[in-house]
Amino acid sequence: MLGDERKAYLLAILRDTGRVVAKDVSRDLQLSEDTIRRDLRELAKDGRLKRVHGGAVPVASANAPFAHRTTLASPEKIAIGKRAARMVEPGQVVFVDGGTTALQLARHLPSNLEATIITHSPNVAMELLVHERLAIEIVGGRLFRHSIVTSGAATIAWLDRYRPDICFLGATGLHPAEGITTGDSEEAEVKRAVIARSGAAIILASSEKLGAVSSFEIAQWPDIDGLVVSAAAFEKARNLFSHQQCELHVAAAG
Amino acid sequence: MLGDERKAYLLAILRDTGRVVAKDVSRDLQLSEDTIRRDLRELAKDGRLKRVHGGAVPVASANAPFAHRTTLASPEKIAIGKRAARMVEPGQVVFVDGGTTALQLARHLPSNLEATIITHSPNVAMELLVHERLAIEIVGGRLFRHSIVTSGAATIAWLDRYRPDICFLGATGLHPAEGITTGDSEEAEVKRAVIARSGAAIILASSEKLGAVSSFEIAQWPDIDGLVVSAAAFEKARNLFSHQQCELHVAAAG
DNA sequence: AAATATCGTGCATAAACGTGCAAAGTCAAG
DNA sequence: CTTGACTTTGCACGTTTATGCACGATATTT
Repeated sequence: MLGDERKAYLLAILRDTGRVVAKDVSRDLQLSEDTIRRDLRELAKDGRLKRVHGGAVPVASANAPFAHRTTLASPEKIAIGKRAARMVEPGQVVFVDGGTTALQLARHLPSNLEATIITHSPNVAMELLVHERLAIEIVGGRLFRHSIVTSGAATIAWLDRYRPDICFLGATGLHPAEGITTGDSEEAEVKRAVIARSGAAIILASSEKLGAVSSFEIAQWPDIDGLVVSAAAFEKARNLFSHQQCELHVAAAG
Repeated sequence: MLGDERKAYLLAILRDTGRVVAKDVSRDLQLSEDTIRRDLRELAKDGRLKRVHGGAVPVASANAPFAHRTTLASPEKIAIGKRAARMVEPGQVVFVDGGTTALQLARHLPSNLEATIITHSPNVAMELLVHERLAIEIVGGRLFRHSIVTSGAATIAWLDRYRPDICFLGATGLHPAEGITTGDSEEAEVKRAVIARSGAAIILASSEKLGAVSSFEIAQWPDIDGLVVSAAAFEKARNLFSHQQCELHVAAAG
């Protein structure tokens, strides 16, 4: 292995895991710790990382991962995710759906929250790993590419093990008369099963879904306890759904 | 061979493998290292590559995504993962463990392979999404932070649904007398259960594990059908395990 | 405060390096 | 075809670089 490759390797580890442990790397690469330490020293001299006892950490620790974390989602979905995250209380057992908005919810949970999160999205599960005190349960089954969640009969059977206090679900259609709908029948069945087993059901509703109808029914309004919408969509949501029982939670303006 | 041809060849190697090792090229082309070094120096002067001790690497930027995919794991683990990926045959049902080496296996499966992959690692599942024709099954349960796999009683119960043709497992200890071991009891139980239900069991063995013993037993040698080791560790593996029934699969030199 | 792990430096060794040079090859003018 | 200028290649040699080890120093943990 060439010297520069080794340094690139060290930086990649640092980027992806947030730290470098000299001993671990020397073992993985089958090189002496001296060599790794020398590399770390040189990289530190170039300001590419910060040398610490035992290895190295990122130099400007806070901002590198932050940039990575916020690129993909729209401001509205981030705002909805943040608002929903505030609704989770310590000690609760919470089901979190897949999808970009639910992912934002996962990202914005308080970092030291003590709770149990159940999800059928490997994506969400990976995101939750940074929260040290969360218990994470993954619902197994066949993984569907399009939405990156497990679905199907096995998933529904597995869901029977859980009785969440609250669930947070995405949906592609929210209509006053037609209720809550989505575009995939398997996913609809899973969401249905989750709602049936949850103490409360909250729908994460980005603005383009309001008033829309998709092909497969998830639930009717009486089954739903809350809706999280962005500040910009609040008026529209109130007009459409004010006569339903379900509570409107408004996200702070983005 | 003309000088320009040789330079084109060097650049091609650099493009395809991300590196040029002067000694290797001189051997392959049956030329003196001096000639190769001269070429590399000239190419470096033209800014076509970056000269380093031992050979050359690409000139800084440009290849960020490629770097991301290959640098995080050590060359040895990549090599083992590649070798193991070749052992998967179309139509098979395959269990893939968590861990960095198994992740490399997932990455190096043929992109159009038609097969079913079962895994308890959300990490591996996410990685497999790029392979369009794979069916992916996630084994649910409590997610363990340290190794990023689901484990525990629920996971083992869930495993009972599957009868894989073959499973690929990591382990932290492989010892002639003590068998296959790992450092966490829950994980050991899961691996045990997987082996019991699989037609064949293959262990992905990076070199530092050979001859080591960890605290929790996964299996004894008769339960194991194959071992994948790197070329560099082949001798050691043969000396330690040659009298076991299990087959040694050697990864191409990295 | 003791024990342990990690660190940095100096040193030895082997590999890789660059330079000068000569042999072999190439090319064009004579 | 010959000659001489020029290029390419490999070798010899002294130099530089990379790496691992030893050892005392320093940091971290118990």
